[in-house]
Formats: sequence, C-alpha cells, structure tokens
Amino acid sequence: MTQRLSVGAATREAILRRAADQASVDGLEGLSIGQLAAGLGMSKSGLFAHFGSKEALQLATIEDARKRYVEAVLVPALRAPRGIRQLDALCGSFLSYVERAVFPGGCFFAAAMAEFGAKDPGPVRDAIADCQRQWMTTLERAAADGRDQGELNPACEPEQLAFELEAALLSANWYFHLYSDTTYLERARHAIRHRLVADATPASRLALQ
Amino acid sequence: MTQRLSVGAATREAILRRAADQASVDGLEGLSIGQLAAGLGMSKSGLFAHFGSKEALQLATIEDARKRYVEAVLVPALRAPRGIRQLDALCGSFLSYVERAVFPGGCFFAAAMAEFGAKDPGPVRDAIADCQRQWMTTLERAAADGRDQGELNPACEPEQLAFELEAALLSANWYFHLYSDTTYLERARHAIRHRLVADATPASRLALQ
DNA sequence: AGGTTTTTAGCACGATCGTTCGTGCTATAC
DNA sequence: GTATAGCACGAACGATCGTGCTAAAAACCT
Repeated sequence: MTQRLSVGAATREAILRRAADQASVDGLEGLSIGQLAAGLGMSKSGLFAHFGSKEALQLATIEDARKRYVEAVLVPALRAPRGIRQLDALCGSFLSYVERAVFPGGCFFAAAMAEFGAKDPGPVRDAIADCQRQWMTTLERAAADGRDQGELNPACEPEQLAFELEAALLSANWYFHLYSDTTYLERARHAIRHRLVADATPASRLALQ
Repeated sequence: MTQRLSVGAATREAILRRAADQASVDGLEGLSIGQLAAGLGMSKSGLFAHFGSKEALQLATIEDARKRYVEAVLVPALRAPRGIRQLDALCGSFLSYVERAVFPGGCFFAAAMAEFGAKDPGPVRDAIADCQRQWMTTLERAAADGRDQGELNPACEPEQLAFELEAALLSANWYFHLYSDTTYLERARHAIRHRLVADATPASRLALQ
C-alpha cells in the first residue's frame, strides 16, 4: 500500500506536511524554518539540509500540497461521470475539503494565490499560478464536456461558468474561515446549484439530483 | 479644501498611505518598519514613535485603508439611487477600484481577509472582520432595498445575493492580479449583470441599462 | 560485522526584526 | 529671552531570520 520510505524521505514528508499546514495559516513567506524545526522536534540545520534554501522548501511544500489537493478534491470528484455531474462533484468536493479542514488554514492554494498574486514574479509565484491554472482548466473542461454532451446550454461559455463557480468556492473558503460559520458553505452550495441549473438543459436537470 | 496639518500629522498620513500600499502587496504581517522607514527616507525610530507598536501601526493602517476604500468605492456608488441600481453601482465601483489599482496589490481588505482569516483572534483580525462585515452589510442592504422597492423578486434573499456578488468581485480581484488580465474583470461584470437580471422584476431590468 | 552513505546536530555568521533610550532641533508659549 | 512641547534622529538592545560549515550519529548494503 504505502510505499516503504527511507528515513530521510519519511522525515521529509513529515516536514512538508507540517509546512503546508502552517503555510495555509501563516502564508508561505511566514513559514519559518526555525519554528518548523522546533515544532517537529528537530534542529534547524537538520531540517534545512533537506532543501538547501527557503525557496526550495516553499516549492517542495507547494508540490506536497498539490498532491494532497489531488487526493482530497480531484480523485473523489473524478469518479463522477463526465460532464455536468463531474462539474457538480468537483464543486462539492472542494467545499467538503474546505469544511473538513484538510489544511487547517483553509484552502492552501487560495491562501497562496492571495499571498503571491501581487508579488513580483519568481519560481514560487509561477508554481502557484500553474496550480491555479490547472484547477481552473479542470473546471472548464468539465463544463465543456457537459456542453458537448448536451447537458448544458450550447451557448454557455465554459470559461465564464468555471469562473463563476470558482468564485463561489473561493469566497466560501474565505468567509467560512473568517467567521467560522458554515453558512457560507451553504451559500456557495446554493449558488452553485442554481448556476448549474440555469445553464442546464431541461433533460439534464434531473442529473443534479 | 484639504485641512491644514501639523508636521507630525502630515508625516503620519504619508506613512499610513505607504503602509497600506505596501500591505496590499506583502500583507500586514509582511509590513516591515525598517523598510517602510527607508522607503520614506526617515529613520526607523522616528517612524516607530508615531505608533508605539507594530500592532498599533497595523490598526492605523487598516483605518487609513478604510477611509481610502470609502472614498474610492462607497462614495461614488452611493450617489446612485437606492435599490438595484445602487447595488449595481457598488459592484461596478469595486471593479473599477480594482482596475485602477487604488492599492497597488489589489483590494487591501481582500488581501487582509485572506491573510488573517485563519489566524488566531486579535485586534487586527477583529478590525479586518469588522470592515468586511460592514461591506457585506452594505451590499445586503442595497439588495434588501431593491427587493422592498419591487425591483427584485420578493423571494430573493439579500444575504445570498450579496454573497454571490461579493464572490464575483473578490475572485475578479484575485485573478486579475495573478494573471494581470482584465478578462477576469469582464467575467465578473458579466456574472453580476446576469445575476442581477435573474432576480430583477421585468419592469426594473431596464434600470440595469 | 564493517564500511559507506545518508541523515542529523552543533555552532556561528551577517542581516533584519520590533523595540527602547537618550539627544537635538524647531517652533510656539510665556 | 527663556521654558516647553512636538518631532525626528542615531545607536543599541535581544531575538530571530536564512544560510553556511563540520562532525557525529544513524541507516543502509554487502
């Protein structure tokens, strides 16, 4: 099942898990090698040796968070049949991922996008932008599939629809954490259902349970 | 017109303006007193003396940003007649404020909410939450006015509508800055128009030009 | 079991962090 | 003309930041 890991690889995993958790709260810049090491009960230099620079640690943390995101959001949702139901499943999966606090500070990538969106370019920013692009593309493709399968209005624009769904998802994440109130998750679910129904063809509305 | 200021008050204003600008990019925690002072050509201690603590500087920065937000977003929009047109004006005003880069790193409060939304409670977090609550309430009231005036479907829920509009606004802000692409502002405008039309009574759709 | 490689700790570095303190300058009040 | 208040400066504090270097310890392989 889980692959046998060398000692180094195991601690590296532990480091990255905790790093991603902390970064979702304090940001990738707020990540401190000293605090991270102290929290794991190891020395600063011992931890540092695994990466060689803070930027490398940040990039590795992003990659680890990406894997956790795929596991928590994409994998479950991609079991749904292609098209509108998959689109719906992706949204539902994301909101569940936020609610379950897979990352303690909310969606890791939402936080990272907010943190680096306005910063000057660099490898970290690029990595964040790539992840975000990938997610948005996943939503767009599901919408396009739905349209091509006749589930969505042929005039609907997948990019526009994906943007609106993503908007509801992101804002649910922000407000849920700011006010510790699940109402906002319900608002997003409500908005998403209505938005999908609005563009769905009559026959496929039933597919949205 | 502009009030005559004492020497101290004038530099304090200059400090806060730059602090809010920088915080919109690097965050309120990323604000460094040393860098701020260097950028203003003054000494760390001279700047520090105006506030007494970093937290006090952060709180003062939030208050200054709030004033700028009121001036840039609320004042222009509140000239529109109450109800659906004011709601529309608030959204348009926000998007213009983002596009004009009133704060160089995008909406100050969006950034602050993302930064502090998951942090442990404290005066700074509370101040941010208050500002955000105030803005959301403004949107909700405009929606409620519209409903009470018969411009919006009587069954429409102001809180839900406000949430969905705010979601489009926030996401436009994030993606506009991440990709430096005004397409996302257009997506938001498009989403907002359709969302308003969807809940508008037939007679009032004309009001949305 | 022994030798090799991997992994971790210890220590120190220059820089920067928020903060404190004492001082000087400048303009107003007496 | 002298006392006072406002304002900014330079120097220094202890703490922490990211980053090197070196040696010991642990894990791995034959």
